[in-house]
Amino acid sequence: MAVTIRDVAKELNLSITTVSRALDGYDDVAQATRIRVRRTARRMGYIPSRAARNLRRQRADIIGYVIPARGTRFTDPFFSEFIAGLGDQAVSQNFDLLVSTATPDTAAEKQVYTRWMQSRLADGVILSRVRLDDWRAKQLAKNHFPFVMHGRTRGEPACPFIEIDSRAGFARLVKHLVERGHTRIGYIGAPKKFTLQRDRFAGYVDGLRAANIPFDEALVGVGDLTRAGGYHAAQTLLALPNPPTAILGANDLTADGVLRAARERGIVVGRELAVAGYDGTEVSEHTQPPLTTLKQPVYDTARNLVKMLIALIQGETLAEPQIVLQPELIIRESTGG
Amino acid sequence: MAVTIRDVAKELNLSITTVSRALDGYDDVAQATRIRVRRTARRMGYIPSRAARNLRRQRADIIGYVIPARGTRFTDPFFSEFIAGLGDQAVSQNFDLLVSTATPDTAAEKQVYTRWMQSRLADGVILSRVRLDDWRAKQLAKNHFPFVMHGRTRGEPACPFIEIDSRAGFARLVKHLVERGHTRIGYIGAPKKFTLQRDRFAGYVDGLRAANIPFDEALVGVGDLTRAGGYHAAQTLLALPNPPTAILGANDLTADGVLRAARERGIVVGRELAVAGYDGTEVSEHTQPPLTTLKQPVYDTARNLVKMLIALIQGETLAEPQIVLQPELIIRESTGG
DNA sequence: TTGTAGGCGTTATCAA
DNA sequence: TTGATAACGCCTACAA
Repeated sequence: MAVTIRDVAKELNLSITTVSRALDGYDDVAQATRIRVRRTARRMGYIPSRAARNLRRQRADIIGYVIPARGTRFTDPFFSEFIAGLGDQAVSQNFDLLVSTATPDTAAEKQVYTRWMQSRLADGVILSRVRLDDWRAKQLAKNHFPFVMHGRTRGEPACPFIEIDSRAGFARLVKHLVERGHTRIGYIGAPKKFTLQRDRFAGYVDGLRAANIPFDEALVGVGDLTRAGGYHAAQTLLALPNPPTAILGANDLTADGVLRAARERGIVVGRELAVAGYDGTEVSEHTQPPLTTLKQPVYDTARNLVKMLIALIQGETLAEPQIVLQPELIIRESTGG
Repeated sequence: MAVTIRDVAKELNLSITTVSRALDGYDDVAQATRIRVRRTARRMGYIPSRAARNLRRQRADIIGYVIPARGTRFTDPFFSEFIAGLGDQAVSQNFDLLVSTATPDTAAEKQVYTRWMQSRLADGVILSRVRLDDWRAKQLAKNHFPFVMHGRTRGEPACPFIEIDSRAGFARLVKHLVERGHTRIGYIGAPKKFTLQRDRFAGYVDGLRAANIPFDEALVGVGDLTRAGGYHAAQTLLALPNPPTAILGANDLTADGVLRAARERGIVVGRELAVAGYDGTEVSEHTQPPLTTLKQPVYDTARNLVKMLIALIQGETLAEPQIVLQPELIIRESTGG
């Protein structure tokens, strides 16, 4: 059995009250006592029991994050960086991070959130890959359960989020390609239900309009934010009688799939075809050729989301509950260097 | 406030004892009562408080995993798959997964494990990237804290683990290259402290010996299991007056770094230089050219580790506490196809 | 078959 | 400045 606060109190001939208060740094404990208590506690290796503390304080000091995975892995390095940020910030505020994986909009996903929320295993959760109509936001808001989102949803306008303005980003990306002389620019997106698809597609259309390029539905493909999705959609676009000379992917993985499709057809990317992605993950650095992309500050955003969430958990009101950041355009060889 | 077992009991005019036992399926509760209780509990949305249950049972039903990260991300997709496996198995056994990131052998790493262990936030942990002399294994064993390892350590011979026999794997990889006519075969490893380095390097040497190829220290480089590490080490090897015609990386990322170094020197991998990795992560599928590699069953291993760990937590004795599996050689274009 | 009561280890209220 | 005591919500011997 681990050493409890009782043991420490007994050892010192003090009450557990005094020990507790001394350790928590209350100022109504004599300086000398505090020091004595602290030293003894450390010597005895006393660490408060989380279970007891949680029960008493009705708080777990735990936040949860469900990774949108499909099957046996989550392929997007975006999540690696995101998780690192969540974990680091949580730890720095004496919280811990609970993680699970679930395929979006499945019973399994619902179960995870429900369990965490109802049993109060977690004090709050972070949502990513937000959907336009996101049952998670509705459900959590209804139960007054603290949460923050990476990206916004349509249904719950008052919820805190950090959004990267990918609409403006994609418009800028199109502008970049137009400046390189492209007029037939394709786009491979994601399923419609995701907010990111609405925004990035809108940005693509904005960009075309700004350059007076007519929108051509044939140049729009649907992916699923994976390499495979990008690959298949690109095969179709590249097989067109009059194929695009540039293709934008909704994220870096999609764009990497485009690269592969191009390679298989013997198309030299950077010269014969321009390709660009979104996210600025390390994938974009290591493709052949390296990808032009819109970089979003994944790690810092994750940290800030946790900061916001913990503030909410502690009952504070956020000074800035809804934050919009601009992605950074990084030009690499895949669009001509 | 959430609905407690008290509320359910009051609603039914029963004691909390009966409600508790009915919900837990004890057989000394009248059939009719059980049904009544269950229905009411569900209707009222009762979910037991984790904090209370944990305190009472002295168990959290949580396992922990620390991702070996450096800086703001963990780059190896190995971990994505590993975490997915851990999470899935944990959930299927009604456990949850706590995750943190820490750079190996730092104060931060020590702190995470200590906190989880001492405060009993977690009931057990999973170790990966095991070191030859691993303070974690020592510490955990000393405190009788349940843990399982992916790979073995030198110090604690009785600890449960699942190991992939990468030594035999690398010997097979060398044999494969020898059969393709290679005699100058290089190896780019990892820091010595990792068990995997001892094994993979030994396998490399085994393979050379089996083929009667003299060991040449000049062909051995040191990486750090990242692309950058592989890249830098490969630059040195490829700049030798008599460079290797084949290079093995200690993992897929290292090998991908080699590919980049080769590309920069205008060397065609698959024809002029053979390259192979280890892990069989998706990285190996998407490099240019695709990588020959030794595939280990990451997802299934993670699941099995969790099974073992939970058995340990429940006080069971493992039928097979130390498991050794063989990796599968996957031949792709990077060694000639 | 059901109920009473004690305790898991804290924190917090109140009194001394 | 310190101490006695009451919860927090659940589980489980033991009694009825």
